[in-house]
Amino acid sequence: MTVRTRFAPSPTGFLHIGGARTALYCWLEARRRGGAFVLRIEDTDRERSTDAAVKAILDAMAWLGLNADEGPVYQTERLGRYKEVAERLLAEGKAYYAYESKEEIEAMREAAMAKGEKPRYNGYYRDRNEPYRDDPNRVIRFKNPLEGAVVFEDKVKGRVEWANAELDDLVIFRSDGWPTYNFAVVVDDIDMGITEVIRGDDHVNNTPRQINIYHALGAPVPEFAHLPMILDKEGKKLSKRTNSVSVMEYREDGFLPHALLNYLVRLGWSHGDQEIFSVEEMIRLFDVADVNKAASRFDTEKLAWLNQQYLKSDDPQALAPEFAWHLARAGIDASHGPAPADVIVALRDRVHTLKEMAERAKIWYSPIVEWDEKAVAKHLKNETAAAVLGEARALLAGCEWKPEAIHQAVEQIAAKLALGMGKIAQPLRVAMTGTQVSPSIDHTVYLAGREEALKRLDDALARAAA
RNA sequence: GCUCCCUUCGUCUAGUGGCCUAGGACACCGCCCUCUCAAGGCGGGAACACGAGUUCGAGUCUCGUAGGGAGCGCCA
Repeated sequence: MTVRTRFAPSPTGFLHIGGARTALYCWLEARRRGGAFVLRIEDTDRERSTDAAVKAILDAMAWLGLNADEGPVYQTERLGRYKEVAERLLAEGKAYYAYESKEEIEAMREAAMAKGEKPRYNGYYRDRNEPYRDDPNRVIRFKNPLEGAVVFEDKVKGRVEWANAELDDLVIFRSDGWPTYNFAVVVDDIDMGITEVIRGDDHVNNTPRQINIYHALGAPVPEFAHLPMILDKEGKKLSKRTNSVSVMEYREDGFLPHALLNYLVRLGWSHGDQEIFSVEEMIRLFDVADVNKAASRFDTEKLAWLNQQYLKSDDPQALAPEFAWHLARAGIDASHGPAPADVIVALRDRVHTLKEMAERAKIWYSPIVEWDEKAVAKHLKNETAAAVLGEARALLAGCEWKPEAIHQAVEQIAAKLALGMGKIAQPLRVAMTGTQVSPSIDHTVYLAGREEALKRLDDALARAAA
């Protein structure tokens, strides 16, 4: 049987980092085993689901490159099917109508808690066989087995055993006419032929109930893999108040999609000592059965390191479109000035994110607006600066406009004036950027463009003399 | 409260009874390289939650304790 996995977010917000990892693992598992990855939108909560959220999730998945083989299928379009299955359960005596109000249920729960028991429904209507009545409180409840235990072999957690006595008769159809989560997932996963349910471990507790529904429906039970949570740096639950949790926020912060994927795949999973995984390698090596059981913390610094590794090793041309997106976001008009790919080459050893890179790239796309006075005093107003700048002006006016040629010119100046590189590069750097920090001097000059470089040299000469 | 789950350096992890004097990576510190900043190279400190057992031998198996997490909805 071919493997089929699914990612089933509920569209109540953007795609967050934990959801992205779940989607990645589902996707990888399907890819490696030549199966299908399907996307399902669990939008039966009519109060909280929005179209904007659906779009946000789809956009984030597209940016990450996690393309679905099928779907999205929307649960709201399958209402008829859920009703049909519920009717069947009713007809077979495996489900029943119950009429308690929400208040009565609440009271039941409190009473149970007071007795030190687990808050559960008492099964009042279970075997009562009362005639159907139209009642605003009418729900359909599933007849959970009273005895025995549910056992399943979780691919990450291992063997999990659950006494049926711990479970109550859950509502499968709400009084508003919509199915509940635990029922809809099972019906969908059966209809969609899902063989591997990979999801967050906040669902382990639901699994025994769902397995009982599979049994009641006479359907084969899929394999389960429950992934541990991702915590924040402090070991707390990720919250949008204190952390970046949305995938698209990571894009805005300048991270590359494959760097994020690489970080996520290593969070809770490993392959020996390997840290860097291309998407192809992930597909070949990842196995959800190797995922760790314990929760892990999200470490932005390691993500940043990984991001830089990709910045350094990727083809600058391939990075250029995403970088251009960041330039635009930083308010930079890149229609004039250096080619984005050239800027990437100059800056990729020096920044961790594309956002930072765009910030630093400003000096080549617009005139120097701010001069670091200390830099000017130290490197421009000294006895050799004017000579260096003058020589540079002369040589750069005529040399070939390539980093290598510029490098040669700088060396020529050093030789001619019998000065060390420090005495040459620093005044030039201040002239080009207004500061004493920039990439190597040849690239810094090169990226300014000949015309602009000469203009900045003249400005600096004027400042040196002032 | 009840049920289920988890526990190796600060963090991500390797480790499946002897190869562990516990390895790698991020972060941190030091040195080297150097036109600034980086990047890179080399080196350093840093962990098996605790307690019993099983065993010739335990990070690895069992039990207990402590700590953490999840669930107990007509949310998903």
